[in-house]
Amino acid sequence: MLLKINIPISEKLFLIDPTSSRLGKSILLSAIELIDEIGFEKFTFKKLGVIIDSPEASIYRYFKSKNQLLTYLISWYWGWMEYRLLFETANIESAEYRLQRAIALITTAGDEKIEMDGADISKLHTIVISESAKSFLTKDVDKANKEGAFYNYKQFVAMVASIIKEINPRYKYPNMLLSTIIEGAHLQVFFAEHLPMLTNKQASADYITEFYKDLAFKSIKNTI
Amino acid sequence: MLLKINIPISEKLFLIDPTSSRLGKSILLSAIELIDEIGFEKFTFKKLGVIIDSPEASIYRYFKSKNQLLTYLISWYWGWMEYRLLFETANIESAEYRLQRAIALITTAGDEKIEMDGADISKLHTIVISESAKSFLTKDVDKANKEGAFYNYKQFVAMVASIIKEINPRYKYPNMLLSTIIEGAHLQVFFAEHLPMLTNKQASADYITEFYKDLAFKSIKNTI
DNA sequence: TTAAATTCGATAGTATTACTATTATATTTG
DNA sequence: CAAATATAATAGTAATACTATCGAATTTAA
Repeated sequence: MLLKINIPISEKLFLIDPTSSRLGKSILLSAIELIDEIGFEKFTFKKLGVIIDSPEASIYRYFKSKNQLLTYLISWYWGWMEYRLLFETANIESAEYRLQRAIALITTAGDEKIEMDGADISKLHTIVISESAKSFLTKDVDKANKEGAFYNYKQFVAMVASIIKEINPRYKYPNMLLSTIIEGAHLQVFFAEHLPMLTNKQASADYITEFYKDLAFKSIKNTI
Repeated sequence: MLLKINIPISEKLFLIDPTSSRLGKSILLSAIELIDEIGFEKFTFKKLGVIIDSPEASIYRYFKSKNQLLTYLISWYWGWMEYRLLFETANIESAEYRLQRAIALITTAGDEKIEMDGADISKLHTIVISESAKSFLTKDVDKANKEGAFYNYKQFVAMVASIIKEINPRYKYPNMLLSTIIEGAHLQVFFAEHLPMLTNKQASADYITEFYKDLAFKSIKNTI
């Protein structure tokens, strides 16, 4: 996960680089498992310490708070998504088709059973769906932003936005459309499971993908 | 606020009805002020107690947790929005025009300086933008849902969805479109202030309204 | 109208959480 | 191999979220 492809993470998102030691790596891997299992609210360094058989103070040497650890994991996720996007859109001429691939990637990233160095990507995806809003909807958002917490997310949005600009250079809202699609797609997955009246679940597995593809292309094609 | 128009709140969202006593009402009013000021993470019953000059245990007699209090406030907000929607769409023949009004209501609800019995609605709107995702993105969402925590929100979505069904009875995604618009519009306000690279802020004040109106009508008109 | 029942708010707690200061133990380096 | 450095463990603390209990005030019912 953290070695084979090198995903850049801001140095301000950790105290000691967790990829640089055995303990650091087991913190990351077990944190994904535990947050996925019990949710970020109930997640504590003490509980994580029991699982990896280290005292909580050792974890504090790597991350100064559980919020910083969550931010690290989400930043890693978007770095990984950027990497996936490059692969998914490589060697494809048509900007339209590249955008379709990008939206499909956003809406189905959790479906695949991918493991990188023991980290379960689909569990990380679940964490991103349920917890990522909490990482930016805080009073500390400006400070976190300065520390590069959302760099990889913004980078991903910028990359897909540039595809939209290729399709329609006059379209004024590429970033707005994308953040709407990304956050919307994540919420629909959650709603389908827990609050079905807030979505319209369909028989076909890819209805979320189809909905947001349709939304994107209709919005882009005819300029407001 | 809590008397003049009677907004129905599930009985499971409080221990003692806060509208039934002086203390209860001051809990609600001061909670809006304090959560808006310091954010929900740093909000505690102890701090609220200092402001209203009552011990925290007295607040616990009304709400069993600070989460329950937040859920109450958000539920009240959506009850109020339902009331506003009825007013905004009353006596208007055209379903298209009613939908336009509904979207404008969603995207501009925080702009007006309305006070109801001392409660600042625009501060409540800010709270809904920053904190409402936290009220449902938890492991307890199913329990909260059973207790009617999201009843008013779902009701609001259902009401606007029925307008969409009037415009195009064959449209398959009215609820999905609406939750996308509502949560999206809230996020864009937040992004414009804190993470501008995730949106496309424009000179005109109503660009968010225009964007989502355009998105809605394009999506509804041509069925997928 | 007065005793019983109930509501209400205050006091004084507890377990847990998030985090830190300090010390002990490896590991690396010159 | 000794000094410097990195790493981890111990033992804390302040604050948080919440509870059990008690006395006073209010309401209800005979």
